[in-house]
Amino acid sequence: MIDLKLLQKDFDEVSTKLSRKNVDAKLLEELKTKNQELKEAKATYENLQAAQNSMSKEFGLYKQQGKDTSELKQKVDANKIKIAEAIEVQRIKEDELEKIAMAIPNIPDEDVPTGASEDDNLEIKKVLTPKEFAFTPKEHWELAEQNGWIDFERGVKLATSRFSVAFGMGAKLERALINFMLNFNSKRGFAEVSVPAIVNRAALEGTGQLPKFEEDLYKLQDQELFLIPTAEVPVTNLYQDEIIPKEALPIKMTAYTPCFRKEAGAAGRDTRGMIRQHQFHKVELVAITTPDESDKVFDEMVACASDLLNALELPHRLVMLCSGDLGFGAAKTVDIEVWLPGQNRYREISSVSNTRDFQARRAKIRFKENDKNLLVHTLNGSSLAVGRTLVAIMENFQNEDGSITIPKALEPYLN
RNA sequence: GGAUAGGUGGGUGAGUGGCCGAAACCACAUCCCUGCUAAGGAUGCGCAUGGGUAACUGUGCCGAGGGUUCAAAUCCCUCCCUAUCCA
Repeated sequence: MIDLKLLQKDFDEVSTKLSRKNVDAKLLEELKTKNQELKEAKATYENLQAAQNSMSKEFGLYKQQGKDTSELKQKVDANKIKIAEAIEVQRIKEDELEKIAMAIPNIPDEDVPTGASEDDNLEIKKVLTPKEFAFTPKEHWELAEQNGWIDFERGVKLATSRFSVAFGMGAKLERALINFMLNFNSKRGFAEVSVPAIVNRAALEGTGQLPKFEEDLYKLQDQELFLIPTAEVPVTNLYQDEIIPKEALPIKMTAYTPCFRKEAGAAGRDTRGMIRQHQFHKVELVAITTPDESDKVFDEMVACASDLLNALELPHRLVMLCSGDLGFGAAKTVDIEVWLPGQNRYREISSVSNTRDFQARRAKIRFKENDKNLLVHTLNGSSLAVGRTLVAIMENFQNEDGSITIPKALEPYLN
């Protein structure tokens, strides 16, 4: 959630910044008005309640002293009616405010380039040079089927479209990649955690998936529980509603989880292959830091994911997302795109975001400094999406006969 | 699924209608004393939010939501969660 005090104080500034993310200024204006109205409604209620409280105290005294309370009772009863009205007004204002506020995205950082879509994203650098093939490289689905690694039909049989099954070396490689990534991240100071793949509404509100993106989530029937779309949700919310001692920061974690996405808006995109599945494996990085340190940790996370690709000898590039392509909760995002020779283009394999205090405000994650409770910064990034890494390995390490060489880094994990 | 006991501040835990945002202890912070692998003493110490330069002060919060009452941590109802026992 954005800082409403800041909005109230520096409306024009916040409005300008958010306009880069295509937020309508009218909506912000409305938010500001509602916020002001709520404040007034609260003051009204609180004054009435204060009167009620003091009258109640008086009432007790009267009783004790055996005085007549009938006159006081009348006053108190009349006040009660006003209080009920005031509460109702306040409640309505609160609901209205929350509805708008929870749907406002995070403010982008200064250094985020302005732009409308992914076409305006800024390439930061390319890492490793794609190798030249003496033949026309195949796309991964062809290689996956030819090697018997992935079976797309049987995935559909078991569930529905966008599900697949990994067999043999395909399955082994998935497992090897998960272990390899977790170990790599551990060595970089990210402590391993294993978390539930089902979370409640509060967790999803904390990290910003709800209330706005419910249609993208798998929800359990008859329960207010959801399958996680990313480990970012359970791992970040580990510290929900906590005040963390400053010495404990930064907290850096890594977790492997399956991820589940309905891909509601993605009809027709990447229908072939395993780029966009409803269920996929991902190793995630999450960090909770003081505001001072979040930029530093952000760079560490980007470097971690990039180095992981280096270790796997996969050419990739770093891209800074422009304002229009930035996710809901992110103030800044660097995507890492891996080279796919079969598709002859770079595709996203990791996305590292700094949400600043946006999630912290929603999830109430704070730290104590000089006796003051301040909001932490939260960051998250994939390192990496396992399925897409497998895709990248297949396409980059393919031989002319369709066989696939295993990257050296994974050999210890396959014996 | 059934039964029972519970859910209180960072932790343990007291508190059955007003003097309770809440004893005591632990932890923590500052200070004092002492002088060396640690003890003693004093003071402070929940969260959120509004007002105020500040001192201070209003409101809400004792699992969640309702209800009774002038007044609820305390009584009533519903739900959630935890522990133990039974199926």
